[in-house]
Formats: sequence, structure tokens, C-alpha cells
Amino acid sequence: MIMGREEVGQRSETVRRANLSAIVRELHLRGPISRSELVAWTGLTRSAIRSLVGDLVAGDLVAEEAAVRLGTPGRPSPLVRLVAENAVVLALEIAVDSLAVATVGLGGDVLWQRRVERLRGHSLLEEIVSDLADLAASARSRRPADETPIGVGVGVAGIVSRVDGLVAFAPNLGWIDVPLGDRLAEALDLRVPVAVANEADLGALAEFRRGAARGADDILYVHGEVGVGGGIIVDGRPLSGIAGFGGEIGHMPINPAGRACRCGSVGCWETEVGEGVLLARAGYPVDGGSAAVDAVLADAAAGRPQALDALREVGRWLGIGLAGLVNVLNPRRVVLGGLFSLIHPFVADRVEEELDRRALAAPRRLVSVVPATLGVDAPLLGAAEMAFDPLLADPAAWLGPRGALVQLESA
Amino acid sequence: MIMGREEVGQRSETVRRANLSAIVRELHLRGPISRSELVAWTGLTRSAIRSLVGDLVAGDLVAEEAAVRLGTPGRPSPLVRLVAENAVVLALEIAVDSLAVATVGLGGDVLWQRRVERLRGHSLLEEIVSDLADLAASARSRRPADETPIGVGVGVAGIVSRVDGLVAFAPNLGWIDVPLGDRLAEALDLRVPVAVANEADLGALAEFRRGAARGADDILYVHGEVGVGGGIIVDGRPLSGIAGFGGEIGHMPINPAGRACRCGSVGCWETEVGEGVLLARAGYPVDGGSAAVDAVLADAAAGRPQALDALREVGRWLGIGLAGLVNVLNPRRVVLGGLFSLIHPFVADRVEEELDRRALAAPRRLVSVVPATLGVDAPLLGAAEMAFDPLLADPAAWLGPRGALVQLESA
DNA sequence: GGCATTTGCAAGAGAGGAACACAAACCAGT
DNA sequence: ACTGGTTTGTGTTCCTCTCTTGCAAATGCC
Repeated sequence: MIMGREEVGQRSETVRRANLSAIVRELHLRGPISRSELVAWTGLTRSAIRSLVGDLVAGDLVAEEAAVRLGTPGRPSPLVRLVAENAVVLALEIAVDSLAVATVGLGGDVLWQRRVERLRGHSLLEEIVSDLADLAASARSRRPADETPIGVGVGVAGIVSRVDGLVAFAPNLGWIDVPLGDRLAEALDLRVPVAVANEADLGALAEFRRGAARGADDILYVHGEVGVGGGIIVDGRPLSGIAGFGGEIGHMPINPAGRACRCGSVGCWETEVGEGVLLARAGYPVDGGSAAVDAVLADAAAGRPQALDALREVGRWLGIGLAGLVNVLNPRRVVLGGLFSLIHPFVADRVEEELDRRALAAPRRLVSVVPATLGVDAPLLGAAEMAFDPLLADPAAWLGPRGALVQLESA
Repeated sequence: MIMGREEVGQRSETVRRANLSAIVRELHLRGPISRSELVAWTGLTRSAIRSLVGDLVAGDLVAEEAAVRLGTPGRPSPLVRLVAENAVVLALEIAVDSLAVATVGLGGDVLWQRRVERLRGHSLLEEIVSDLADLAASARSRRPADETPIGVGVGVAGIVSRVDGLVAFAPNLGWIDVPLGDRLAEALDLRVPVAVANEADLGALAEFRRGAARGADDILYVHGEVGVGGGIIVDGRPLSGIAGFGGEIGHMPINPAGRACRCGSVGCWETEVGEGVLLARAGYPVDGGSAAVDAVLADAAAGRPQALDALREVGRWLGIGLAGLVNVLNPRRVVLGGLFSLIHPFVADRVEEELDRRALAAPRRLVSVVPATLGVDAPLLGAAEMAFDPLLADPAAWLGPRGALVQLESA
């Protein structure tokens, strides 16, 4: 007998929960909106909106502002606005060569942010956790003392189990099955949920909600760094796979007769488009890091052939891999992030060319390839978005029994 | 300004709709269930279930049977059962070398079914439509005269736009942008919606709901025929992509230095694992069709080295491609259908081997590769499932204002 | 007959819909 | 600049729909 998920039944409360969620999510994603726009957008009646917004105001999650005059006849509708300061999250990121922290308010305002350099190479969990805890402390010290985050989101360059927050494999850090989520929760001691996810998945989330992929429901975000990560959004929902390991597009075999990959396989996509192979082709040391990448870009801008050729070759392989993914996923938009957003001007032509050659005509016609707009901070902003998700899914849980703001203990 | 989907607001009716849908879906997927099991599974109260089931009974979609005695104390709970005959769909399939039709009742009972041979090669739309209309007529003649299907599902070996039912590309039929859905709707003249989809997507749906992938929410179905199609299910929902073109895994570039593919690209996966290359490697004519495939299998069973080597090579490439897809999708189960279910016994070892070598350890551990259990009929059954979807999503639309069975005009 | 379990029924509570009176702003005409 | 008509949003009241709660009755096993 197959076990069924329990509790599929809906009840009356579900409706209110869903409607509150729709309103808060709308405000979070689009910014302040008039009440009447909310009425039009949700299809609910004025009475219903009034009651729902009233609850949110009573819970201090939302404030109403004087109406704006917009030249149309009729009484102006008050503007409904989220109060960013009353629900903030802490976003953390462990990138290949930096650590970052941000305090982000509901609605997406970055209230404070900091990024520090990190030496490339393997690190002990405890070092990283301690560094992140320091960053988190400095973030909190810049904000009002009574401001407690409602959640913590962490992005890490590695594959992460969504089930338990275990970092299953992070070659840049030298981690295998490392309990980052648990340790961080202890070290931060905030009594709020700590969600950990892959950097590229979070980049996809951020670009989807606030960046280059806004408005598209099926997207592929390709994050180039030392390796290549991917974040896939299908029908507005992140494709996480059964355990959150999904999106590891860097390890699709694309040239089985090619180079060995650090994952143990041969001919993975990242062996043809990763930072290392770009540097090698351009005549720089493979481990030159971002300084060497900058040099390659400068060379290319100056028209030096070796750099241009190296970029073209990366562009070609980028296009080949994207063609396969476009055929598999039929996305609306492909967003190139990290390293790939930097090299985009130099590789766009080759990418389009390979897509024309190798992707099926029907999906090819519908897709556009664009550089990321959120830059290096995309994964950090995605971590914040992830931390907001429980609130967006059920704002009622943050409101007391009809109005009083309630501090939840944990997830 | 980004356009918002309208009508996101929920109302009381939404709840009932969702609950009716949950009950009908549950009965459809798992068969007869007692009322008390429904209570346990949905989390609703007895009264609510009583009322919901009552409506379904009044609408003749469901019947209640005398309680079954199962040795437990307490008053036996009546068994709730779908009435298959009161909601049937017509399923059609255009495969590479056959056409098929089935009348399927709610709950998944195949009430009548027929498959006829088709000559391989290009066909005119009108020929196919006329043949299918004949099959449909014979299907209807075997059933009670007053039985009108509530929907028609059509599977076709080609990529299909879910937006308009246009067959964008079907190399086996020689079709480009052919309006199969519209023409078929005219020819059948049933005044019910005709849904068209890709064969592999439907195979995935069938194996997911009633076959080898039952119980798993993230699956990949790989359908081998002349070409290679794929159906992907993410978190219980088919991955269709922005226009329904998703899942074309046969055209992932996997060996860019390899053979030309009929799609115009080079080194697509299907050039290494399709029927043609298997036959060629085994020393049979590439266009030998299923007879030649049978011969290769017989050779292999008899231990002939050339056939075994050919199968092993196909198995190796199958494993290479699957490794990439496992990394990208992190599925719970990979189901091998069509040609691949036939050769599964001969290739399983090589597939597992390549997965071990090339897939990342974390997702690799969680995935199992199994042959399809529904055989050649998987896409046909999937077409039926697709045709049931509107009913499953909103059974209330098939019930009148509180009970009377209503015949809807169209979608 | 006792007990556990399930059903049936009536009353109740939560949530949104519909209709109405009222208020605020715009527009046109004087 | 003022006035009146028009448009649109607000707030209130009552209604409907749907699920829940609580109690009583029915059933079947031990």
C-alpha cells in the first residue's frame, strides 16, 4: 500500500491563509499597491480585501499610506505597503572566494550588506561557521537592537540536501556530508529556522523574483564560477529534485572523450566552460582566480587574439550545453550569472549560433539568453528570498489570533 | 508593469472544489476506499466527507457499496467506488509503427482497446486523422450507444505545443507545425476537448500514475523508439516547459564529435542510443524496424557476441546520458520504456556502471533505474490519464448545481 | 452485553459575497 | 471660483457556503 501524504483536505481557514499569502506575496514581489489594485488582481471583493489588509495592518506587517493622486476621477485608493523593518531575514553566503551577509527586509529592501574576501581552498566547517557568525553579529549590530530576524537563509557553493541541510558535496570547500545548517543554527543561536541551499539555486530564485528572469515562469539560471552550477525554475517553482540535489548541470557529460572532472567523471560540461579551462586556453594559470579572469577580460577588450579565441571556445561549449538544456527544459529565459555574466558580451554570438544549430526549432524560438542583472549578489539575495518563503506561504502564522504580532519559536 | 494572473483569490467554493478533487483523484489513483480511509487521508471530518461523497453519489460519479468486513471492531465503513462507465475518455495514439485507440473509464479501467499496424514513414495529416476517426468509431460502437466520452487524449511521436495542440515537429511522420488537435476535434465531432501531447510525456504520466514510477514524485521516463523521447515529472507535476516542448532528452548533445542527427544537430543522445545505431552496431539494416530489433534480442539471448557488444555499447551511452540527467533532475526513479524496456536486461549492468562513474554520489545513491511495467501501451494509457485531468481537477464542474449530472459543452 | 468504531444529524463558527449608504475626488458648466 | 453631476472607494450589514463540533444512534466483534 502506498502511503499518501496526509492532510490534503482544505478547510475554511485555508482560504484565508491562501488569500493573505497572495496579498503579502504580491506586495513582496511588486512593491506598494493600492487597495483597489489588490481587489482587481485577486478577484476578491472590497470587503474581503479590507478585512485581510486590516489584519495585516493590525499585525504590523503592512502599513497604509495616504492615497496617491493619479489624475483619474474617483476617490483615490490608499497605498498598501509592507513594513520592511518589521520582518527581516538574515542572508548568508559562502562563495568560492568570499563570504557575505545581508539583512533584508520584507519587500526585498537590503537594509545592510557586507562581503569579505575569502582565500580559495579547503576550509574547516568550524572556521566558516565562526566567520559567518561574526558577520551575522556585525550585521545585527548595525540594526535596531530589538530587531530579530524571522529566518536565516544560507547559500553555499556545493550541493545541499533540502531534507536536512547537509552539504553533501562542496569541492571548493573540501566538504562531504557536512552539517552546515545544524552547526550554523547553534552558532547563531537565533531560535529561527536556518535554511541552506545551493548557490546557483538561490541565484535562480533571485533572478526569477527580482532580476533578469522576472515575469518568466520557466527559467534556467547558469552560474559560472570555478565550477558550473544551475538553478532551474519550472512553472514558477524551483526544481529541487527528490532531495534538493537538482540543477547540477555542470556535471552533464558533454564530451565523454574529454578532460577529467574533479567530480570523478570525464567530460562534464564544466570541464569545457569552467573558469579553469577558460584561463588555460587564454594562457593564464588555471588557478589564477578572479584576478586572472579580469586579465582575460581586459585582454579580450583590448582585442588580443588568444583571449578572444579562448572566450569563443568557451562560448561554443556554453552554447552546446545550453542547447541540450533548452531541449530538455523548454525554458522561457536562460540567465547567465557569475563568470558567465562577465563574459556574456564576448560569447553571446557563439552561444546563439550553437543554439540555432543544436536546439530544436520549436523551443529555440521561444527562449532568450540574457546576462544576470543582480551581479555577484544574486545568490545572497536568493538566500534572503528563501528565508522569506515560510512567511510568504503563511503570513497568518506571523499574526496572532486576529491581529497581535506573535514571535514564533521555530519552524 | 508586469501583468499579473488574475483571480488568484480563493473563496469558499474553492475549498469544496479542491476537496472534491482530492477525493476523486484519490479514488482514481488508488481504487475503492472506505469512507473512513478518506477521512483519515484528507484530514477532513466525517461530516465533510459525508457531504462531499454524497454530492458525488448524487452526480453518479461514485457509488457506495456495502461495507466490507475486515476483522476490525466497529461499524464497517461503506466502500466508495468510482463508476467507471459514467465517465469515460477516448485515448488515441500515433506511434511510429502503430495506431491505437482505447476507451478508458474513470478509475483507469480499460474498457476496450485496439492497436493496428502502421507502415513506417511519412504520412499525411488527413490519412492519420481519418484512420484515427475510424478507430474511434469502432471503439464507440463496442460500447453503449449513449456513452459519450468526456474528453479525448492523443499521444503522438513528436513534439507538441500544449498551447494550441500543434504538432511542431514529428520526424517519423514528416510533420512540421501540423494542427492535429484541431483537425481531430473536427473529425471526431464529439464536442469535447481534444488534448494532444508527446508520446514520451504521456508514457511518463502513465508509469507515474499506474506503472513502475508509482509512489515516486520525481521521475524520468525515457522512451526508446526510432528516436529517444523523455517525460519528466517534477514534484508530481509533468515538466512541460513554457510551451509543452520540454523533455526532449533525445537531443541533448552528448558526443559533439559524433554522428549527424536527423534533427539537424550533431552528436545528440539518440544518435548513440536510438534504434538505428543499435541495429547498425549489431549488423542489421538501420531501417530494419521492430523485426530487426527482435532479431538482435534473439541473437543476444543466444549469446552472439556482436549483438551483445552492440547492446553493451548502447547501454554504456544510455548510462552516460542518464548520469547527466540524474545530476540535473535528481529523480527518485528512472523508468526505461519502449525499446529500452526490451533491452533492459542486457544493458542494466552497463547503465549502473556509468551512473556510478559519472553521476554525483548524492543523487546517484537515491535513484533507481527500472524497466517500464506498462509496456507498449504506456503512452496510450497516459493519453487517457491526460484526458481525465480536467475532471480530476474540478469534479464539481461535472456535477450540476448540487447533484444533477451535467453534460458540458466543451472546454 | 460491553466496547470500540463509525455514521448521522443539528447547531455553530469562519470566511467571503452582495447590496447599500456615504464620502471623496474629478469634470464640466456657469 | 463655485456648484452639481459622475465616478469610485469605504465601511457596514446581512447572507450564503462550507467545514467543524458535539451528541446520539447504529453496527459488529469479543
